[in-house]
Amino acid sequence: MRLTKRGEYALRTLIRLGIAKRMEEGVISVSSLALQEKLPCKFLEAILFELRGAGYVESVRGKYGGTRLAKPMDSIKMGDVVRLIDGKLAPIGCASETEYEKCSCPDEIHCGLRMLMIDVRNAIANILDRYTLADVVDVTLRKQERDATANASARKKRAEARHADPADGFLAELLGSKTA
Amino acid sequence: MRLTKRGEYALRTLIRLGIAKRMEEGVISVSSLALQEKLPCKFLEAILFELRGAGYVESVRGKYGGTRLAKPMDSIKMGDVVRLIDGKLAPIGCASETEYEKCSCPDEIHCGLRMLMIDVRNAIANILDRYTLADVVDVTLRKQERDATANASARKKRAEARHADPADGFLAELLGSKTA
DNA sequence: GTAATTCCCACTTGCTTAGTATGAATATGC
DNA sequence: GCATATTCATACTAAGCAAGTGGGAATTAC
Repeated sequence: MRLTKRGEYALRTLIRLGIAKRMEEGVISVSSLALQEKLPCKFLEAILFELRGAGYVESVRGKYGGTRLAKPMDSIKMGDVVRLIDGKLAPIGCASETEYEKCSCPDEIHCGLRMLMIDVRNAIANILDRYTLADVVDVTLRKQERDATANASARKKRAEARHADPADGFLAELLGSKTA
Repeated sequence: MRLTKRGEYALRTLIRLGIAKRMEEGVISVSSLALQEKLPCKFLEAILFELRGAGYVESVRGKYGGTRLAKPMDSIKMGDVVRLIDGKLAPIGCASETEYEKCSCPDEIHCGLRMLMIDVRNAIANILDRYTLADVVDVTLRKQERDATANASARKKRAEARHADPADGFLAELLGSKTA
């Protein structure tokens, strides 16, 4: 049920580029990005190449060149990036909307597992296709700001609460509105 | 974001065994199971071995031997079976409740990707840890029965509706109650 | 021209998936 | 007791994929 490193790095880098855009920075070189996000440089290069092919980022060649986002953050759905890099969201082929494939099961129409997995895929898509890069960038920035102004003990407490689980999700809570 | 064949086959086989139990059949041999579910026999054998080790099934050796469920269906959470065969539910380690592992990201506390992925993992767990094998078996049986009695056109219509998406999920709709 | 940078493809290394093969142990029916 | 059906247990394999490395050509700034 996992996201590959490739996918993880792609998303982290897009978020980083999104923050840069908010800060009105210009292009960033692969080596800087790799350093900031602690990623292997050449591997990141390959990932950026792919993101560029799909039109998510654009780059400036030559000295002082680098990469920046190529489209508005709120038009980049997290789900689509995952689909590009790691393939379908559904756990199994017969539950996928975008990349359906038949399975070996004798009676797909009445397959309970398939129904369960369709529910899972919808739950995943409901999050990843609802939130855009802009949302994730906002949440990151907002949380940083919050913790910077909060007093030390409150910050510590929140940092330790790895198990917090707001009914509607972390992002919904931190973003406030977007409850679809 | 995917379930391995191993995991898929394990779940399908458990469902099959669950249906057998409802029908008050006895043990079923690996070869019958493989035939019915159209799975490679020796591979299934290995999977059953693992399920047996975890106490989900038990087996009778020798001629006319076979496998059956070893515990009440409503005590088998789908999520736990997936965790056994395929590992954690969370897409990335730093978002896992049961198998947390640190990631390379420079500031985990404020990582927007991590928050997003925690939401995803909770959405997945909210389904897989809510429904038990008993639920999935029920849904399968109920849907079969429904379609058997419904008239042909209605059945056809439902069968073609691959994109149906009840707000609360397929299973919740078919089971009626269990809306947590 | 030189240094910094992206572009692009080839390659490697180890791990994982999806099996297969083989044989021992166990039970049944004749 | 012997043939047969079955599980138990281990070892093996072939292919693919994940994660990353390397090297060089093209481009641009100074």
